[in-house]
This record gives sequence, structure tokens and C-alpha cells, in this order.
Amino acid sequence: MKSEKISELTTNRLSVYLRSLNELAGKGSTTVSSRALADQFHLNSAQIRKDLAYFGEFGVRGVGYKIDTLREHLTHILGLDKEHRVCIIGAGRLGTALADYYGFREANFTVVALFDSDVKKIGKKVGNVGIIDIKNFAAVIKRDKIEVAVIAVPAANAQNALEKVMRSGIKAVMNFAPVALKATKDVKLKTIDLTTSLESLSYFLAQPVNQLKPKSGSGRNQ
Amino acid sequence: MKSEKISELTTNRLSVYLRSLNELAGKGSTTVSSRALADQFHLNSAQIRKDLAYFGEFGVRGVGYKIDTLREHLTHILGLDKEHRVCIIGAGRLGTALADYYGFREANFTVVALFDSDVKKIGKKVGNVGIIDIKNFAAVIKRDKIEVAVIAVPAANAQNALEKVMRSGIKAVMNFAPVALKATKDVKLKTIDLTTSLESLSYFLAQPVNQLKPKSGSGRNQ
DNA sequence: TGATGTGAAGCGGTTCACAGCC
DNA sequence: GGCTGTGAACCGCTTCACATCA
Repeated sequence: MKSEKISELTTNRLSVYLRSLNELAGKGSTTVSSRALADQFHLNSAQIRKDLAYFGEFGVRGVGYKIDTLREHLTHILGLDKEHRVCIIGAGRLGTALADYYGFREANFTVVALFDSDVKKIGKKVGNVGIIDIKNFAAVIKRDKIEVAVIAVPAANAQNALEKVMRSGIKAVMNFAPVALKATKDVKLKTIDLTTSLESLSYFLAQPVNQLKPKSGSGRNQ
Repeated sequence: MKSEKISELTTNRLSVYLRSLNELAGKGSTTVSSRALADQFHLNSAQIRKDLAYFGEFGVRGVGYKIDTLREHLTHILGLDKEHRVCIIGAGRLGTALADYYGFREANFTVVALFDSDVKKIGKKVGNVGIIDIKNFAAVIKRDKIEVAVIAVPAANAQNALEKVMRSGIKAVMNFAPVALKATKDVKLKTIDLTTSLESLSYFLAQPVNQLKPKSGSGRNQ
């Protein structure tokens, strides 16, 4: 157990471990070794032990990790035992698709509001979630105790949306607009840039076939 | 100019640079320095110069980079001057949203087929793209010269879908299923795992407020 | 002078290897 | 014997600093 800074690469992996533990638990297993986990995704077992050791000594030497208790620990560490209320900004194709994306529920995220500026959309519903005028943003965030914002507006409007989000006091943001946003450092911003991912795939396709990359899916470069 | 192995972090950044150059060109600028680019996204200027120098000496000392020629170079390096034909596997919510995602067009990717196994969906159209029975996968890939596959099926079916993709000879795959897939090393697999991104945000929210992360958006950990 | 291209230093994350414990 | 926890070695990417050149 240390109290160093935890890297985001580590927290990403914790999420992956937890997923695997949930599956193992479903199959009735009770313990698992770092080696067994490492084999499942192509990772190094020492890395798994290190990742876990940041948070405590969860393992038993000679045996491995008890699945149930490790699950509980990871669920708690990742904050998945607490509901998080989410809003989505931009009720376009992507925003509405996200509004009833099942993955949110799994991570204990609840989408409670969908914002747009288009008067034709306001008042309509996507699943259970109503589309609200962006003008009421600050008030709704406060009223509905929203902690997370998802930005699903065109690139040109994204920084603007982020400013509004930050002014409202929200500290966790997921951005889908293909643009590098500037956030103050007390705000956690995750950008998922599909365009860049596609263009990076395109680069791969443009290479002469013989110089194929050596380390497929090492996890670091996904 | 070297001929080392190019890291994926570099190709991702090339995509970002190109985006910026396109914008600058639209504003009528003709040259740009690595410093100016670095300021735009919060990067180090040496990194930009290094990234570009892998592919040639594009800059002019004392001046900077000529925007037009650098754009052409990057477009070519990233293979964006050639159309790539794409199929999407899984005509669920995500698959259909992707089928008319505008970002594909920008990267010169054309979605030509959408596969599903649900007989109720087969034959229907999403935008211009018809939903095809997955049984005809191999034949359609060959007939339509498809080079890229997007996996948008539930996690439990994803590895299976990938096997089918690899058997068909496709070498570039983008996976949206929240699961670590195993690909042979001649295949480029990019996984976009929303669940993990969300859970990592959740971790951030679960931390005591004072130990906020220091390096917001350094690019490496997004 | 001013900005590139690049060797060298720095840094963070991964892997090795082994002591410690069940 | 087997597996965890962890210091040390390693590795790759980033940043520095400066020689180089328009």
C-alpha cells in the first residue's frame, strides 16, 4: 500500500479487472491469481499486482485474490457503489444515441438531462430523458445535482460548452467533439476522439504491408 | 528524417496537427511555427518538430512550416487521400448511429455495409446503407473490397465477430465492445471502451477533492 | 535573428526478479 | 511449492538544450 499518485492507465486497468472478476464470480470461481488475470487480457502479472497493491494488500501469498472481496474493493475504489448524475449537451445523433446507451447504467451513471439550443427539439423526449433548453443549464445542473457532463456538440461549439460546464461547478467531463479542449486543472476532462482514431487506423492501412507493427494490442497504445 | 518505428501516439498527434492546419488554411495563414501549433493544444514544440521530422524535413529554419505543403504531406502520410471502405457489424443502437456518423466521411471512410444476424433487421436501410445477413459476411467483404471493420456487437459476441473479420482478411478493426479482444499481430485493433472511460471518471469523482490530478489534459492520458 | 532538427537528459510506466509469507 | 508485494532494471516517450541553417 502506497499513497502515490495513481495514473489514469492504472484506473483504466482497474475497470478491466473488475469486469473480469464479475464474470469469474458469475462462473462460481472464488479465487484468482494475478497470473490468471494477466493471461486473460495480454498483460504482465506484475503489473496487475502493482495496480492492486496501490490500494492495499488484497492478496494472499501462495493463493491469490479472493474474488468477492476484491470485487467489493474495486467497486468501491472506482466509486461505482455511488450513483452519478449525468447530463448530455447536444441532442444530435450522437447525443441521443448516448442518452440511452446501456453502458451508463452499468457504471452506475444516470442520464437525467439532455440539453440543446434548437427550439424544435426542446421538450421532446429521448427514452425517459427530456430535452431541455441550454439557456436553463446552470439552474438545472444545480436543481438536479448533476456531477458529470457529456459534450456531444460540433467541434466549433465544444469549448463554449465546456466553459458553461465549468462555470456550473461540474468537475468531470467527457468530450466527444474532435477538438482539444482547454480545461482548468481542477476539472477532469476525458476526450474520446473518433476522428483521430480513424485517421490513425488509416495511417496503418497506408503502410507497406511488411512493416506491420510489432506489439499488437499491448494495451498501452490502444 | 529517420526510419524508425512510428508510435501510435505520434500518429494520433499527426491527426490533430492536420486538423489544426486545415483550420489555419481556412483562415488564410500560409506558414506556422511549431511553437504556434504547440500553444494551440497544450503540447511541447519539440515534440511537434520530432513528430514531423520522422517523415522528412518539412520545415524552414527561421520561418516555420508552410501550411499548404505540410497539409498535403500529412494527408498523404495518414492515408487520407485514399478512400477506405468500411463495414459495421451489429445494427443495434450504436451500429446504426455510427452508420451515418459524419466523422467517417471526413477521414475518407465510406460505410458500405451493416451486418446483423436478426432477420427482422435484414434488408432494412440506415441512410444509404443496407443491413445484410451476417451469414454473407465473407462474400460481401470480398465483393465490396472492404478493408475496415467496426465491431458494434455486445461484449459476449465481440471475439466471435473479430474471428470472422480476421478470417475474411481484413487487417484494420475498430472495436466498441467493452472487452479486451485478442487479435493476431498482423491485424490493427483499436478498442474504444466507453465503460472503462466512464469508470475512470467515476474514480476521479470518488477521490477527496484536494488531491486533484496535476497534469490536466497532457495528451498522454486522455 | 529566429525557428528547425536532433542528441542527450529526464521521466513515468512496465517488466524483472526475488524476498516474504501462506 | 506457489503466489503476492516490491525494489531495481529497463524501456519508450517527452522535454531540454543547442548546433544548424535560412
